[in-house]
Amino acid sequence: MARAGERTASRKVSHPGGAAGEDTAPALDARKAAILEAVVTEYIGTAQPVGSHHVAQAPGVDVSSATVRSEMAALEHEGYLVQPHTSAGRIPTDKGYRFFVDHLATPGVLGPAQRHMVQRFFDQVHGELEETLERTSRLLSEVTSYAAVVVGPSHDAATVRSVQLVGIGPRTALVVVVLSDGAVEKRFVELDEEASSELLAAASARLQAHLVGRPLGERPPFEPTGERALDDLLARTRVALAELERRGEPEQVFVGGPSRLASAFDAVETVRSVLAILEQQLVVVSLLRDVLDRGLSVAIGTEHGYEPLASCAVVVAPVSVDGRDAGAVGLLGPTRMDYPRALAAAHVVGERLGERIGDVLGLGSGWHLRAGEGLPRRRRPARTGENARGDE
Amino acid sequence: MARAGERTASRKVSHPGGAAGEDTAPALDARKAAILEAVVTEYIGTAQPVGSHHVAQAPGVDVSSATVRSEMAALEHEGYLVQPHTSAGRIPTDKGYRFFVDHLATPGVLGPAQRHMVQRFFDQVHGELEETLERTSRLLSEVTSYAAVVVGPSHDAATVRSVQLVGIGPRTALVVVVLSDGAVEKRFVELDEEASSELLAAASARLQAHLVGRPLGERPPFEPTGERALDDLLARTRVALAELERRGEPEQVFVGGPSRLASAFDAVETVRSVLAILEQQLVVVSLLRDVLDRGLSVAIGTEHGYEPLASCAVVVAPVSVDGRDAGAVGLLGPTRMDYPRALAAAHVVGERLGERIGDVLGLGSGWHLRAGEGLPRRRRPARTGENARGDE
DNA sequence: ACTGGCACTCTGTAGAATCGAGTGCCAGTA
DNA sequence: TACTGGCACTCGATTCTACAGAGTGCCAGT
Repeated sequence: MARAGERTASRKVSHPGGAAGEDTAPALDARKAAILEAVVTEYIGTAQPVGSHHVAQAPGVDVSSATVRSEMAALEHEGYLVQPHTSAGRIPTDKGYRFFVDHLATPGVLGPAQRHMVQRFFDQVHGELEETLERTSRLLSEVTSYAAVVVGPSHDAATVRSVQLVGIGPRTALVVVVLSDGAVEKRFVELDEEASSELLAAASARLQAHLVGRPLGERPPFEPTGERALDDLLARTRVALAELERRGEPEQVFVGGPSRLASAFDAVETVRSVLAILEQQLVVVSLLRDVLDRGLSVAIGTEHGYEPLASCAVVVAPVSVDGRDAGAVGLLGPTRMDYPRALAAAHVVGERLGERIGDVLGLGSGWHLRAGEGLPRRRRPARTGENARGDE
Repeated sequence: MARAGERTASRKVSHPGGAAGEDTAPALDARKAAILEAVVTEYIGTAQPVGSHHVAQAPGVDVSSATVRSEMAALEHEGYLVQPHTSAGRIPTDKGYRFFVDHLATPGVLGPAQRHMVQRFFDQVHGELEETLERTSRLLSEVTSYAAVVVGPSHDAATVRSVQLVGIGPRTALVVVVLSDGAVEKRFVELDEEASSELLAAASARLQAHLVGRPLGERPPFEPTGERALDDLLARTRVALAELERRGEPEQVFVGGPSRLASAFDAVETVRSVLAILEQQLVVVSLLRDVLDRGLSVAIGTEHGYEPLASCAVVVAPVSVDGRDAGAVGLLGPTRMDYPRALAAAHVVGERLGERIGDVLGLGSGWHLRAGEGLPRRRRPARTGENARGDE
């Protein structure tokens, strides 16, 4: 708790207007900042090391290449830039990107085409939650051309709305649970002997009476009915529900457009390991969760603790309904990614998705969200462009 | 050699667009076959062009490298091999691979480790169908180190076992349909005004009466009850069900281990396009379906019509329960893939998966499968090794 | 405090030389 | 006739050199 708070605070300090303090993370002077910005934007665009000459021509840098060189040397010394080799241009480090997104990035704007895509998507999408989430992940990936991740609302605090036992095979029934957030869980219950539909109905009624209104985690034992078959069925169902809860992911994840990562890196091995990460849904969820919990909207390189993703950056935006956590959307790309656009896209899609979920589920009523410390809701540091330019 | 000729004939049937004219293709004599086999196996192992010297040392080829060279030249002329460039070894063509799997491949055997993995997996897996399918795709991918695809039973012929309306938000209900094969479909129904739980219950009862026992596609209209609210609710639900059926994929697909494809090709662009294909579940399903329908268990290169997969091979095995189609499992890898192992793995996993599904659903009763021309069930041509060796 | 200029370093490319794997062909042999 | 050993040849891969170009660091000059 304290840790997270301090993290957040220290981050905030580095924002304009924040306390100057003893902050090791340094305010670069305006010129250095302008140079860094030029390097980052150029490198994001071209993926080529950037030389002093290019930078000297960049708008906002009105000095000669020689001066730029000495400033770049200083920036390298301070860890914002690196040279792949002597006599190549320079490349931003993770620290450089970090400074860029925190202080330099102008609030990204989506192109009209993308904006339109998002608009149309949310106008037209309707129907089922899972499908919506899945299609949203595709949308986000298309709009940004990075891999997108959409995490649905966690339903570990949702309560049971309905429980039902449905006979499937002669010795198999299906227990179907509908939760208050619209999620449906199901699991087979295997039986010793054939169960009549009356028995199933009786069991369903009892389950309904016992469980509706409680979270799935609460499963008070049934008192014996005296009827052996019924007691047995109820006991088995209870076990099935327990397993359901035990194994089930508390939230759904959808990954859109992972193939776009293939072209993002040159080393095949990198591609492979990043894709392998994306296959592990649990990891993906906790990755996004971690980043959000730290109050960040961007994690660059090794800032999240997952080594295989060291050459990736993650952009996250929360999804909230009525001010409460209802999941997250994220983007995964190379560290050299277009942060302004990615942030803008994640932000708007996250917001619209929240609205959409709210619409469907009916704001504020009967809609149980994860109990928890409402999101930090850190304001993205956006309007900071004049830091780098202006006064000079 | 008449035997080989007959094999060829049967192959022609299964391979429409193939040989121009009447059977330019080939009974290869025993020695050519042995050489082709040596090239294929060597190339599968090393991914390097194979020279005459290596082949001459292969077991079953008891001639000098010079003779091998002339035979290889002939095989190249006939289209079984190619040279990447003069003075490199040779590589099998798709046609070469095809001959190999049809006539030369000895029945593949899994390693003990893999066999054990499969064994343990099916001993231990239980619970829910979707989860089982998903985990099966992972298993198959791990066992073979290719990307795996598992297609679940199609439930377009399943009948409705239960329909229920559950209130979620003030203006939202969820219609939950349980099908006879254990699948659960759901969709939101949006309401004009708040619906009481009595109303929902009444509607559920009517839905149940009307729809249970019929396939989802059949939705007879409801006769008016006189109660406006109820009629309205039923009408809306009917629309929701229609949309549910319209958009829903008739079967579920799970792709396991797509990241393994990254290392399978050297060209990044190839990786990207293959992954992009795998993201389109509909395409994946119809790919497997096509291959199976043509009575094949392997499709190499362009044999399936999907150009982006021209450098891939697909291995498919049907999943059947009680003799009826219950889906398929498949493997996707480079054309230079280890066909014997892949076939063995797909075969055994498909079979075990079928048994598993059968176990859970209760063989033969209440279990509605896709009505259709029970699978061709073509026997894999396996025990043909002596064709290539033996008599000499 | 900045700038122009210069020497230097390093990559990438192009060309030449070399190596070697592998082929095709041919003459010789069982 | 069917195979083999041998030989000349081809062509990719590797190495080396040379060189151009991009970029830097530094310094002297304004």
